[in-house]
Formats: sequence, structure tokens, C-alpha cells
Amino acid sequence: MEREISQAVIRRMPRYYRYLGELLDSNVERISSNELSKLMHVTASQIRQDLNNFGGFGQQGYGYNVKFLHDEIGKILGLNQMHNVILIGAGNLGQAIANYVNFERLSFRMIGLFDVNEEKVGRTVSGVEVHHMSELSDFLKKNKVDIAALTLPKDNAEKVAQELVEMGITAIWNFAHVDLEVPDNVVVQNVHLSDSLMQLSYNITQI
Amino acid sequence: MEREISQAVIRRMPRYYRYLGELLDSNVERISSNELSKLMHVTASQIRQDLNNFGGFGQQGYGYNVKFLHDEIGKILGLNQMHNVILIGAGNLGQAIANYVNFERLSFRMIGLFDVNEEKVGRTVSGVEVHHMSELSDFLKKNKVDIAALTLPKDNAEKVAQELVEMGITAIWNFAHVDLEVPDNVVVQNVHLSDSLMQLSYNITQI
DNA sequence: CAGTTATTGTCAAACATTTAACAACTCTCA
DNA sequence: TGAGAGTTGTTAAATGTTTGACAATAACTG
Repeated sequence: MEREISQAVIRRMPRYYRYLGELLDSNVERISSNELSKLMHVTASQIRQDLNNFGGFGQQGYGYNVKFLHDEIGKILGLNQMHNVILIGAGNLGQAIANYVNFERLSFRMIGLFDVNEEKVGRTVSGVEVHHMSELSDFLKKNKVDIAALTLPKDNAEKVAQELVEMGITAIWNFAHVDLEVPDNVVVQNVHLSDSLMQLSYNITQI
Repeated sequence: MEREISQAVIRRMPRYYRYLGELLDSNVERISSNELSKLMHVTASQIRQDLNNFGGFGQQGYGYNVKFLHDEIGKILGLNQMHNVILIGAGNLGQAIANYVNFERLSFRMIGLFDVNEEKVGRTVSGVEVHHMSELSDFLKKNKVDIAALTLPKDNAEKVAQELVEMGITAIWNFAHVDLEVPDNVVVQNVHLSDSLMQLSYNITQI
């Protein structure tokens, strides 16, 4: 029944959302696929095609209403609801991510950090307490958690991921440099910084 | 003359590199595309096709020599040479990235951090000094810098990127949530954390 | 050392994505 | 209010990517 929408399209949606947000801030009321294509350096055809995957948001002869389209894409991306996030591994990167998420106003909220290091336990990062890993199970029983961010060394990542899944977590934002093996009902979004850096390195040598 | 290799292929190379590194650590001497395909959950055909973009690294009836292939992919990705990296914006994320890069042994070396915040100037992060932004120009004259990492608020990112390009930087690892407009000879690799989080959010709502 | 098995490199087919083209429709302005 | 300009949604073509198939060849086995 429902046609699956390709990840190629999904990857582009946040970018549309960002540009529309900026247009909204600049009090632009309407925009055509052609104008937007110039702004974003993609083809107008792709914009229309992409948006049409989700329905007809525009109007012939007029274009798209910026506020309406921004809202709709927000809904598509699930940004109209709050996501509670916890983070495992309150190291350097973990703390940076904790801060980062709390800046993403409205849709994501960091509600707990976890670490095995006793020295970190009890501290707060960006107003959020660091708990010991042993408290994780209890915490998950008491709080609705939508996303777990994994910012820990790759050696522990697989094991922790498995535990998280057993405890009912179904979405993992994975910063560990490893491919997690999880059941089909669990979503993993990887941020592999090394891979990104290597890709950059490749592209440097090509010029 | 030279056929351009698609970014789809390039994106996969670091992953091959990682798996081959792990095999190497496990003292595996040879591997067939079929075995590797099972390990990585991709088709054997894709592996052979990908590798053949760069030349025939395997041997019929034998497979691929793990060490040789690992080395070759390393060379393709430019990891056989040292890249000096500087970082602009020594905030939370910047410090985490500085640490991270210095862990990536062998190929990347963080040699300087820069910030406008006087309080941060003079400190060291992961053994690297934080300089004031005003020293950037001098620093670039005295040091060979291959990559600049941008970890600063988006409002300043475009301006700083422009300055970097004018000072001769040709590779930018961009963590700011903005699309940088740079000349053709400059390579930009984006890490848009918000986009990644939104993609995750979308995929959650789809299950 | 000959026969059998394994495995690559590569060609072609299948599939997916992107771009172009245009009919249908709406808006604007005289 | 009607003609012309503008713009979408959608279909079809072009392009790009992935998969399957297999000939060529090397390694292994007895």
C-alpha cells in the first residue's frame, strides 16, 4: 500500500527544512521551486519530485507557502513531537553532543547521561545529571526514552547497544566506530567521524 | 582520460578499510569477496565492483590478501600521508573533535586550535595550544595546514570559511549547520549533526 | 601434474534516481 | 473578466547504481 520513500529523499529533507526555516526568519512568504533551486543549488525538478513524495504542498501559478511547507516537512521529520534522548558515554564527545542536542530547541531533549566512570557520576552537563551505568535499567523504567546516543569506545558499543535493545530502546544515534547489529525494529543512525574525515582526505588528493 | 569515481563508491571505502583493519588485527591473511560480503552485509558483487574501480587487487581462485588490500585502500584514501589539521572554534564540540583527531593515529594530526574567546586562548586541549583568531594568518604562513575543521556557530562560519580560503586553505571539515559557498578548488566535507538526528527522527516514526 | 574447485574481473541486465518536458491549472493585471 | 505569465504535479527519458552471470584463471588436492 504505502510506497516506501527512498533514503536518498529523506537525506535531503532536513536541508529543505533548514532553508525554509531561514526563509521564514527572513519573512519570505512564498517561494517557487525555481527560486529555491537557485538558493540551494539543486534542480527545481528534484525539489518538486521530492516534495511530491509526501503530497502536493504547492499551488500552480503560485509556488509554495513557506510557513506551510516548513511545518509540513517538520511533521514529516517527526519534529512536531518531543523526543527524549539519553546518552551513554559522558566523555568529551558525549558532553559536546549533550550540549548540542539541548540547543536543538523544541524537538529533542537530553534527559540523562550515563557513564561507568565514578568520577563523572553526579556531575551535570548542560543541566543534565550523569548517572552510573548501573542505574540505566531503573531510569528506563521511570522515563520514556525515545533515542539513545552512543558516544563510547567501539569495544563497548556493541555490548551496550545490545543491552539497550533488551531494555526496549528502539532508536540509536551511534557515534562509535562500529556497525551495530540490531533487530529489524531498531533504527540506527550512524555518525562515523573517521569515515567522514577519510572521505575528505580522498577528495583532497583528487584535486 | 581518468574516469571519475562516484561518491557512492568513495563513501563505502572507509568502511572496507575498517573491516580489513579488523581482519588484519585478527591475523586473517586472505579473504574472498564472498566471505567479506557476509561479514559486511553487502553483496559480493558490489565489493568486487567497488574495488575494481581502482584496479585488480585480488587473484582468481584465491581472493584478496588482507594486508595488501588494506594498504591499497589506505593509499587510495590518502592515509599514507600525514594531514595537518587546525580547528576553528574551541568550544565543546571543537575540543571533542580535537581529541578525536589526535586519536586517529598516523594520518591526521591536530596542530592548532583557534578561538575568539580570550579565556580559552593559551590553554591546551589534548596537548594542542589554543590561539587567538588574530594569529591565524601568521600561523598559516609558518605551518603547512591541510585541513581546517570548523566547529563554530553558523553565523560566523561562512565568514571564517571565506577568510580561510583566502589564506589558502583548500579543505574544510565543516560542523557548522550551514552550506559553505567556496571556490571549485576547495573541498568541503559536511558533518551536519542536526540533519542526522532528523533523519533518525523520521525513521523512528516510520516503524 | 591433471582434474576439480574457488574466485576474480567484467559484461549485461535490473533497478533506482535524477532530469527534462509539458499539460493542467492558478494567479495577476490590464 | 479575459489573456498571458508563472508554476505545479506528473509522466517519460536519461542517467547512475547495484546485482547477477559467467568466462578466465589461479589455487588446491590426491
